[in-house]
Amino acid sequence: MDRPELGFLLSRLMREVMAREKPILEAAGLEMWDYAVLTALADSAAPTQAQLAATTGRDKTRLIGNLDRLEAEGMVARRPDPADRRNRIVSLTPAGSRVLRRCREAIEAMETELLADLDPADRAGFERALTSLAETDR
Amino acid sequence: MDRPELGFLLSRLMREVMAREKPILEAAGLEMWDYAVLTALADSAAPTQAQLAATTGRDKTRLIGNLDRLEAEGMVARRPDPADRRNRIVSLTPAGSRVLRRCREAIEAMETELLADLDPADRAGFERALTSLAETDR
DNA sequence: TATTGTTATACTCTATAACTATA
DNA sequence: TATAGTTATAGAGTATAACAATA
Repeated sequence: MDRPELGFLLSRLMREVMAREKPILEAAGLEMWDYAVLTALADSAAPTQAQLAATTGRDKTRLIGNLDRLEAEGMVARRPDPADRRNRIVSLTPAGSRVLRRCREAIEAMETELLADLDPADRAGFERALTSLAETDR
Repeated sequence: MDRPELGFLLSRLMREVMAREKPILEAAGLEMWDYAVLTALADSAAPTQAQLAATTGRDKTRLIGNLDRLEAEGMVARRPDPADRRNRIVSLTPAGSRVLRRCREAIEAMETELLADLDPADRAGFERALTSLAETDR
């Protein structure tokens, strides 16, 4: 194998992807982590804050600031869990869903453009390999 | 296309790669950025600190702490540029080269294992696509 | 006593602006 | 004056521990 190291290549690509996402999220008034939280909320139904922290990989104490802001802007709602009032159930509001959908579309378009110049077979292999490598449980 | 977003996949994989590199670098007494600096020094000959900062993507003011430590441990040397004494030329010492080589071998082995389960065609496409996408000038 | 969410504190990392020595 | 390297300062991000409410 004769290529730069994975860490080097990944960090460069990560920087590029983040640079392209930044204006999209800024236009929606979101920070990077806000977006990760909204995405997780769309995928899993009615998680507690602890579950949300686990799925996003964010520390539970740092998650709080994001939720405070998102709640203040009406994108998420927190309500106590009737079954265990220590928990707070987080959910997307309709406004949050709209913002999330707009960002997703813009980001998908950005990704399509980013990958456009690749050889189609390489691109397919890249996506399959990346998906496999990013599996949580290893 | 039906997969999670690039940013999500890349950050997960990045976290996994860093977790696997950490013990290797710790055993060599290196921080992540130290290793990036040593790698850059092996590739490009006798850069000034400003050039080194540019190639590694690290801010010149933050680079200084790494160089101070690496120099104190005898892995790099700084000498004034005779042609322009404002510059300081950074170079690998033999000890630095040895540490770097050991880390490189261990990291290459780690990467081989990380990618071992992939379909060979996907793996080749992944490496080609990633190399292409990580090009600096875009 | 243990757990969820929260707050407080200290620590690290980063960004920015000065400062020095050379040019 | 402009630049390379350095230092200093303030801000953001992070980790850790304590705290209140509930189980």
